[in-house]
Amino acid sequence: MKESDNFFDKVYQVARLIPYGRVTSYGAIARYLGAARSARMVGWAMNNSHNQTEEVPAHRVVNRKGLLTGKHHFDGTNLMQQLLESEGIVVIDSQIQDFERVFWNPLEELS
DNA sequence: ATTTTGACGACGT
DNA sequence: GACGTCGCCAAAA
Repeated sequence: MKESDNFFDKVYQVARLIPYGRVTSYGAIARYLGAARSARMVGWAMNNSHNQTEEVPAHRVVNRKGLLTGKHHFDGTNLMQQLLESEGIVVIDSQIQDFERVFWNPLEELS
């Protein structure tokens, strides 16, 4: 276990705070952590999320377009989309519909 | 140690 | 709005 994972750890924390039926973007989380231009690290953190003891709803994290770019990293090809749909989010062809409507901004919600 | 890559995003053209 | 480039930083090759 490392302490330097502080950044990653924060990412996991915020990710777990995403409410049911809502989604957020990598960049939004990155900005919330003060690493506005390190959105890639958030994604990298998600890749490591399997390392975390606690479950991380990575399926609720998409890119800023609302596109399920990381769906390939899940067990199945359409598992991520199914998870979102089961939460009431409409997803068509890996694209979240009414994205701004279900978008959850930690900067606003968490202040 | 150096280069390439990557679950992104902002900006320029 | 599509496409290209840069920035950011960590891990894998």
